[in-house]
Amino acid sequence: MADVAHQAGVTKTTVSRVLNNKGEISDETRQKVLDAVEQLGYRRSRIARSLATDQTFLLGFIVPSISNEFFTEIVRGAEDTAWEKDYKILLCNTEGDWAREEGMFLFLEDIQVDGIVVCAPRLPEEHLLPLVEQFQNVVVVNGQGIAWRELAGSIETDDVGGMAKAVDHLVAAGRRHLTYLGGPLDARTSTERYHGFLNALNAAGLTPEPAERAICFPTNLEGGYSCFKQLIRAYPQTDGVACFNDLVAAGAIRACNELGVRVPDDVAVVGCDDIQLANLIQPSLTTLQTPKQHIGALAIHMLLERINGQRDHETVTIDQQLIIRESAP
Amino acid sequence: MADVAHQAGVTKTTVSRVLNNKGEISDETRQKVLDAVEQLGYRRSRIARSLATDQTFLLGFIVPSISNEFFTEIVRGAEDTAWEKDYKILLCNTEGDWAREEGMFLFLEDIQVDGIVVCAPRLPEEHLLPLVEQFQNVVVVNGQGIAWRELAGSIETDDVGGMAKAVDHLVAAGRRHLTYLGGPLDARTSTERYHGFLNALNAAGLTPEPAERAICFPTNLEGGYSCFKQLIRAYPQTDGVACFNDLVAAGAIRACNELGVRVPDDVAVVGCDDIQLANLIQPSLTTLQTPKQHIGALAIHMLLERINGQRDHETVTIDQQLIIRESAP
DNA sequence: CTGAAAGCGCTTACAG
DNA sequence: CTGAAAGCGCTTACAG
Repeated sequence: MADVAHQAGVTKTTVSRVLNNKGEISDETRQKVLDAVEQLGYRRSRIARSLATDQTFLLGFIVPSISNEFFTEIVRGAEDTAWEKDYKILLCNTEGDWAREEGMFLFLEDIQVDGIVVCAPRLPEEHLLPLVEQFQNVVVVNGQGIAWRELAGSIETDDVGGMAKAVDHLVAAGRRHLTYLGGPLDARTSTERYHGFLNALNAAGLTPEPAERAICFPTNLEGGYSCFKQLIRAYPQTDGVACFNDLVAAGAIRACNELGVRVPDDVAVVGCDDIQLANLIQPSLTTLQTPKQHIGALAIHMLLERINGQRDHETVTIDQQLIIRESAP
Repeated sequence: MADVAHQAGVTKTTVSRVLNNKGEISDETRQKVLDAVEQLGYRRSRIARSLATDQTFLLGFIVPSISNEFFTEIVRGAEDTAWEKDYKILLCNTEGDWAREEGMFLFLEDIQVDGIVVCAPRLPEEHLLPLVEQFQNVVVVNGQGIAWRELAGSIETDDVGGMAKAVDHLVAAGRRHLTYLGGPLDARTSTERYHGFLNALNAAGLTPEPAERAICFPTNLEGGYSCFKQLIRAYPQTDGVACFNDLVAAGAIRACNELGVRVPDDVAVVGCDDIQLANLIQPSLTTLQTPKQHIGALAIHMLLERINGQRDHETVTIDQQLIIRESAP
């Protein structure tokens, strides 16, 4: 930078000013500086800049799994818009672990990121609150509870509304013995989808079958498979199943295939999220599509707004759309 | 830091020394400093440190796709070992685009990362070379060509050997009319796997069927599907197919299912990589397993060695293992 | 074993 | 419109 200043016959102050487009600069001087920069192939040190301005242009992005297409798609959306604005994303994978989730916040503070978006945190609200308090700029996607809402931006899928669409579709197709296949209630989406299911059933004047809820491991297909295998044996009258996500649904379909239960003739299956797999398995999966990339992009937009001072603590709700395929026509 | 020094009754110099475990420090002083750090909840600024030491403890990790499980698994392995060593990873997604690949290098230079690993670069060697020259510390995974090998670490899968295993397995099962279903030749793995296929066939005294190579879009299942559908119609005698990857293989299986061609009875199908999908589809996929997480971990190890001064330009070859499932017993 | 001081490469009040 | 100087929070020769 000193070299550039010397070459252009000005001071570092001036160089800094033209590079930042700050303050009044004569066109002539500006041009001299720009020429010098060009000639010397000069590039500012981000680090020195960060030290002086207390800004890193780094954003932390916390997800519970990097092997889950649902999240990687959100990340893609986020990355694209972050890069556009000259911010970079530091991707942090917690593997769904509470301790790692908290640890990430501390780490990101250490790195001095300018903001954080945390996706589907497993942390309950009383743990999330102090973390959100500590940071100025946080956006939470599908977070649990409400304690932290005063302090952070929030994006959440309308899982209740989504489930209503799924159930209504099944009921309209004449299904009467519906069940829900879900994960443990450790994430917002889990609880919401389950309650959405119950609500919709109730609205249709039906009761769930069986009355207890079928809980299965939701991050791979095996969970849905083994769980539904048991369930369909115990309750063979079941003719429709709404699932926590597409993996669980794919597992249910596999169980049906294996037991000679026909999908959709005997049992109609609806998934959630619309990951690639939904269209790859046979029969292809009717599912609720979540606009994943859009969520990522929106999260970054909201975060940047906060970073730039407009700290309104809004909550945005995202609708899901029912995509009808073979498993539940 | 000044506060800590004051609290402990020493200078910043001393504080810095105990924090870095550098130089001789009396136990007594060390303890005072540590206590002060504890009491004040002090944490060093990474940025200031970076400015002074010219080290950021950031590593760039470039992949052609973040939606491809093959790469996300490699990233997981890399992240785990990087974090262990107190390095963080900046994940960069190029979407397989040459320009973005080059752009990432420049960006990472801007961020001043301490090192870069680039996975399956699409850039041909003459473009990769100057980039590798510019950086001290680069590890290339499955890179094309050899021009840059003098300057960077290299990890590559033994695709020729892998394909030999696949072909031998098919031949041993009595298959005689084999074909290869692959992607365009823009990546090292593509060319290697294809040549491995031809070699192995040759060694078995067979010729490929058809003689021309079937090229299909390899990053989703559709490519393999539509390509194999045409192929099996034109060459119905085909009784075995080795595929560039599992997605292509899954597409081929779907084509068979649709046409009433039985897998494996009529056609045996072998994939490559062993992603989750391989065990989810029906019939489950016989495939070559690549130790993805191991590759990621190894890449970081090699990179850190270079960062720490041992700059041997080694090439490590990774073996693939044939996993036998239903599609080619 | 410890300290005073310069330096890393920028930005930004404060003057003019 | 431009400059001199202090400061961001560390590290590291150089002295003692």
